[in-house]
Amino acid sequence: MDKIYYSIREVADQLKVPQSTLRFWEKEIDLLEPAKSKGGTRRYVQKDIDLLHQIKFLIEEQHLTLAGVNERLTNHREEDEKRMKIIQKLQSVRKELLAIRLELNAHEAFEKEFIIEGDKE
Amino acid sequence: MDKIYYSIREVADQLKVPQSTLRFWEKEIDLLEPAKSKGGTRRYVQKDIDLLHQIKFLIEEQHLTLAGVNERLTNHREEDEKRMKIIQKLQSVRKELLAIRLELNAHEAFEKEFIIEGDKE
DNA sequence: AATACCGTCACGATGCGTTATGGTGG
DNA sequence: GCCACCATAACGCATCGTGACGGTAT
Repeated sequence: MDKIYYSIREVADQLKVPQSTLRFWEKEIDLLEPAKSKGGTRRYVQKDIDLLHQIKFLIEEQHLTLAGVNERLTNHREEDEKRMKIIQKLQSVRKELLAIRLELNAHEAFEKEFIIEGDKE
Repeated sequence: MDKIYYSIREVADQLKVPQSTLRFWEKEIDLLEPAKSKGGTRRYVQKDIDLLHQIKFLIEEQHLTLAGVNERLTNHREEDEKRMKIIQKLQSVRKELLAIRLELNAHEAFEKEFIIEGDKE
């Protein structure tokens, strides 16, 4: 069930593509390089299979060319970093907000010392 | 300079693609349909030209197939709406923040009435 | 010994324009 | 009457796979 290595046949069946296509993609897509046995037989691990699913998705659903897949896979790190920066920025804003709220509460406490219940509820 | 209508020659020159390519894209990409004169001559407006720039970008930079361009253009509205929502959310947060700052200023003014210059500068 | 896999190469289907042609518009 | 444009169709080239082959691994 959760083996470590999968043969090209197993992977091809799972992805529903011919073995020849797997070999072809391997030539075209830089990041795709499954381990091989000493004799040259491919030994796919789960990570390879995940990558293949992603490749198939980019080709079929996103309509990217192979060049596009290649670029996307290698440049995706860049996009991820941008996204991370935005999130970090928002988090730092949130942190500041919390600090401000604290301060606000302090102010209110301060006022309470001086105001003798002026307003209605 | 800022004419209303542009001929296919002008547009082709601006985009640096042959006229035949413009005609071809027009067949393939649903959203691309420039107005035509009574006699059938294309009359591009700026909006068409903008769209063509976008199409060129998607093909050349993003490595999308024409099918991908088509889908992207028609489905982009969805992505745009998501982005809009995020922006609106952030704007509303900003608005609240401004309100809070106002309140904070009010508090400070209040405190000044009661504190007699305690701290150094 | 019998499969399953290997790399390579030839083939073929699409996709993506481009060119050619004969005709119409401005 | 001249040039730019038109639609259509044939063509060409590159991309993207596929299948077949003889040879090697398991």
